[in-house]
Amino acid sequence: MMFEGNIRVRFAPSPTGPLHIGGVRTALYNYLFARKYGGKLLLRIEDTDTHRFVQGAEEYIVESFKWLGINFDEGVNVGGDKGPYHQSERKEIYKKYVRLLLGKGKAYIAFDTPEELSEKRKKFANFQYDASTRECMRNSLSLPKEEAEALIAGGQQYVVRFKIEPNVEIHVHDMIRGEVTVNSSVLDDKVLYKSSDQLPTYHLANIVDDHLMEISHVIRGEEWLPSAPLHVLLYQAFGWEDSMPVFAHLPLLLKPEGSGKLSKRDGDRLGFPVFPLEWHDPKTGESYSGYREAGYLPEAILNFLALQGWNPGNDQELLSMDELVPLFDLSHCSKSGAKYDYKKCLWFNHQYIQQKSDEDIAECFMPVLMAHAINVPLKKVVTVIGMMKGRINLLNELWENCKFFFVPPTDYDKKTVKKRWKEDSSVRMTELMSVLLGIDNFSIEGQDAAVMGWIEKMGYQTGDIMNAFRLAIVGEGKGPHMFDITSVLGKEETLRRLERAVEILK
RNA sequence: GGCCCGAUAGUCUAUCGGUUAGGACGUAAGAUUUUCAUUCUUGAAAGGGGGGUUCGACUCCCCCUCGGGCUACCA
Repeated sequence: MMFEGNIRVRFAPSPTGPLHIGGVRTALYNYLFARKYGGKLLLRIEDTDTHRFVQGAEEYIVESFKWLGINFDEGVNVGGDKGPYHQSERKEIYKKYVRLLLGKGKAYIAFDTPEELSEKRKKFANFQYDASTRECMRNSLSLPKEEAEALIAGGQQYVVRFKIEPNVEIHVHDMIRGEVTVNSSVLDDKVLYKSSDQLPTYHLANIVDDHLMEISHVIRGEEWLPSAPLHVLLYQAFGWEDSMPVFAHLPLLLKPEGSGKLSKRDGDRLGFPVFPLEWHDPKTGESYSGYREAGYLPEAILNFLALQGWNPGNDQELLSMDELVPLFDLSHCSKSGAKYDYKKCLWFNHQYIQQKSDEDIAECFMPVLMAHAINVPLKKVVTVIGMMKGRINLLNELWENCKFFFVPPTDYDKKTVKKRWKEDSSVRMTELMSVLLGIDNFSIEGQDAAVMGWIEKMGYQTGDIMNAFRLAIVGEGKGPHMFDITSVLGKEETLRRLERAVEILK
């Protein structure tokens, strides 16, 4: 694929809530695309809807990308010479372009109130504000010039609508879907600007900014496909068709079960996060879990997300960011929506945990131990991680899975007791205690030699001894090799736990 | 309802007219193991239906069906 000029792409969220995982994927594809072609990725905040603005949402978005490692070259928090990057700070720019459209006769002023409009929609099933109806509405096209001017002068609130010529075939070229054709008659005269807050709506602001910020490719979710023809018309109305960006509409992330697109409530209902970071909604007080807090690694999420809707064309699935960049290609994006495969995301996380060093994971685990009032040297934690990381999918599973290394069992799992603690177990464990007591070198090898030698000499069943031993030390029937555990515990603690088990289980 | 987009196993997907339709997750069985996991091996599992085009269609075209999106002074 060939591109002339500079590649400039953007991610342009609206600060109406936390960043959705689907948004993360869109940002990732933009990021990969920009990196591959040596282009720039910008972050623009589309805050033209003052009613839906949510405090803290923008900070959340910025922090999420920081955690994920998706860096922007330009935009909010980064700067650049095409700013400002908050649409709310670009009011005057939009006003200028609204006037331009009005002057060209490509837009008009409408006075109909929201109430009047909803009344119309209620009355006429398929009411649409367009060429066929605008003459019957209250606007600068239907009203006498003096009356319209008087209304504006009188402070009457109004909106500016895009004047769409009916029955024109509009062609949208999409890098993923090919050519999409729509007849202009199905489009309505979209509101471009409202006098109430002197702010444009998404459509106007988006086109003006993409043009002014010299965006070369618009890579966004499929939910925007229906408005793409409108956007093409807008570029034409401004006379910018020659520099119009290339579009690429990504398939949507769907609910794992049921129907519809993945929504914010699906995650916690099914047991996975839909947001990168934990989020507390300041308006409703509701909380939503986040990938970071749930123990996911950013690399795993990114690798997983890259493959939900795109593939490298071969069987490789474990791909680092550095491998992803040269491989990424919009033509390998799928066209159909993907049911969110959260179990596979868990598998990716498991893979990435294995790749991470024991030291790095131990560092992350130290605060958890601290929280449980456990103070042990890092070196010991590193050893434990080495034994345990293969057994977890999430960093958060660490504590539950290896707490027995740090705290003795408080009780013994009933099922395991029934199955593993035999008639003679307490006698055998008492014998084992004296065997253990006599070991000078309490290493894995030292214990193995002494204990296995004793088992063989006495003619015991290895399983009988070791399973009861495990129950006494761990409290249940799980965990790594016994001597791995006891070598970390040390002789003293091992004997203490055996003694207590014999005492309680008899 | 209208408009647009899509359709390979339960899920994510490969194939770009000729393959025993490949991989991964999940799942089943087996192996390893002192337990539980991990790991390894093996298995089951797919082209929605109907018409065309063609020597030959999963692949190209049409219809149906199904899935998804949009349809605000939201983005």
